[in-house]
Amino acid sequence: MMVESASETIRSAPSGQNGVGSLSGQADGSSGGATGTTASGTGREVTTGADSNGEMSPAELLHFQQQQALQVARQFLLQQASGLSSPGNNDSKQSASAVQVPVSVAMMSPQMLTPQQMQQILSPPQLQALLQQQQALMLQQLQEYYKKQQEQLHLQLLTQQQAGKPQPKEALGNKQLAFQQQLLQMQQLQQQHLLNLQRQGLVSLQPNQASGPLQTLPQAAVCPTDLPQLWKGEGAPGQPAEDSVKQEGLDLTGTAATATSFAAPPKVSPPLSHHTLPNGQPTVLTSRRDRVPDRPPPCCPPSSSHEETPGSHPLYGHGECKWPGCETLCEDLGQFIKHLNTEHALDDRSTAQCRVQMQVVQQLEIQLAKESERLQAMMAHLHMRPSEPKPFSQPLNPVPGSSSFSKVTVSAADSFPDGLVHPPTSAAAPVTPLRPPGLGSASLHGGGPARRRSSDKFCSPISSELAQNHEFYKNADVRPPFTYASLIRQAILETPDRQLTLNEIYNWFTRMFAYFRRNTATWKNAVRHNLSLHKCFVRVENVKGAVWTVDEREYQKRRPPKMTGSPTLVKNMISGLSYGALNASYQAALAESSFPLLNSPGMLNPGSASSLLPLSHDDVGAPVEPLPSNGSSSPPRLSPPQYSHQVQVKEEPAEAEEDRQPGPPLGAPNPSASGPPEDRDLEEELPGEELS
DNA sequence: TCCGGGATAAACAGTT
DNA sequence: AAACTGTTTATCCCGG
Repeated sequence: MMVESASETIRSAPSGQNGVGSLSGQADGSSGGATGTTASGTGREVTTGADSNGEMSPAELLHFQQQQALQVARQFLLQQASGLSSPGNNDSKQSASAVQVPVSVAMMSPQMLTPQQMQQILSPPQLQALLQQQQALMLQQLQEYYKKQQEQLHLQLLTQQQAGKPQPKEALGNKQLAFQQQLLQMQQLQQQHLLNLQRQGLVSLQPNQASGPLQTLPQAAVCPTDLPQLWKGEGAPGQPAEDSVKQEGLDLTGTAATATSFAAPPKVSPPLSHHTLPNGQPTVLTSRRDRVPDRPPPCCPPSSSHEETPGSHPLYGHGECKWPGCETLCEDLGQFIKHLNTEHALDDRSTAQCRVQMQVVQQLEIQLAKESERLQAMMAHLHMRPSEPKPFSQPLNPVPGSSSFSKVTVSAADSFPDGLVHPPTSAAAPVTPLRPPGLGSASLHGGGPARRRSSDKFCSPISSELAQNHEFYKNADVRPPFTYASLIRQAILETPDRQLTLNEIYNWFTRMFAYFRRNTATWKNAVRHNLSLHKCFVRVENVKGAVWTVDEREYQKRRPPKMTGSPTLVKNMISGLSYGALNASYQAALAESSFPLLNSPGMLNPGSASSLLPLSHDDVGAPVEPLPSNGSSSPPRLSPPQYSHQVQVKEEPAEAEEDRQPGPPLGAPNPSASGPPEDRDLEEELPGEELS
């Protein structure tokens, strides 16, 4: 009956429109999700007016002002965040609405507070609330700004019209044309800004949410990977306005005398940021649609490889011309050269584009320098004081490497991985529109099998993650980033007597995860399959049936520890993992290296300690207390009597679990539900291990 | 490329 | 007989 009530719940929560049904449908396609790794939305503040031409075209000025507005908004958000923070209250459990920002955040300078950091620092509920605020604020700011600009323009136009009433019609027409062009410019800027925000994960791509001037933009048609098209004169049919804007821009460059200075700059700076990977690696304008979606290449600059191959041309690749804005197909190099000489000869337009490209490179270099600097600072910090987990562990964001699995999650993300900014698909649960950092896109999409599981690989603390994001998983139709095995184990360990019937396991799944309230056939089969498959799950016969228990030893044996401390950590860092992964790696590394901080409850604040601790021995692939080598004592299937720290088989197993489960009722599960059992876990289980 | 782990699907047998 | 439970096999995908 739990199932029924659960499904009721899901009905009430209008979960993803498309999420449903994709389940059995091997919705695997969602392989990607690196998106979660929203590019390091930083540096942009500084790079703003850096166009060092000395002179500033109107559009540049506009852009600069925009940047300023953005920065103001950012700072404002930061103030909001710090204002919301309640120092001293580090409870790992917060209601989804109460946003709490660690003190460390408040102490960061605005420039330092990147979205990634926010994601990394905040728990999903926090992020959710904060990002909603951010989104609203950003939009508000931008709208106000654009409104103002438009008003100014209108005013300007009016005064011009009034002043020059006797003006010949033609002149007026020209003015109007100029005005329209300016409007177009503004719209383009708006759009690009939206993209920026979107890319930063601050704004989700929900057309409905844009209001005012923003609504006029076909924003939904654009994704960051399409940005190179901003260069182009031709656009996809689905982007009419953008299309017109672009063509306008190109025409301008071709015709109007002031065109180059007028049209080019705004086209440059914004895309800039879009071509910068989270780790500061520029992908330059050669990045193509098909490459970006999944995850950012770990290290190698994507475009340089074929550019340097002998016999080819830096501007020629994938059979097409890579001149900015030109994707003319050329069968061979010769044809390309021909094309290059004819289409991109030395003329005003080409030189203008070249100048633009120079600026692009300049900006990218600046950005790269900044990111490198930051990376070094981070590494220096981590190396010098590796035992200072505060900035990472304080909010205890599980973040099982969103990006690394996703893809970003994600997610993730992750990221938020993959379209982090996906239009609300299955995560539509209004309560929790954002996915927890650990979720890759793979896990986001309903059917998306959690091919990218985080829990095990990156040793994410399932118990702490669950404790923290309990509400999230309960309400959001999001696939939890854990393996079935770890979930089953968690379910079993959460019960007082560490045993569950199959049906109780089912119920736990449906109770804890909205995702499992549908597609029962699929995951139930998987649960059974996992129970049977993994030796760590022991079936214990009972008078009235059978219950399942966990053989911790076997569970730990499942995956030999891979994380070997800082080298791996550093490697991960270098390879451009997101903060999430870094966080997980960092925690794991700390745990592995037996840092007392993470292993002694006293060293952590109560909130995070209770939830983090279990992990270290629990879900961290590297058992903090390596299970002794007496593996012989755990045969594949232990009969109840010989099972060491065995559970007493309960007398009345298969009853409705609500009866005996001290845990939370379905409606309002006690957040700490997973906490106490884990403590018990440590207290009871470990001695047992030592004894055996 | 291979291999291992995980997810999914499905077939099958035993039990309720 | 149907549903549930448990086991097993096959296949696919992904990451190392």
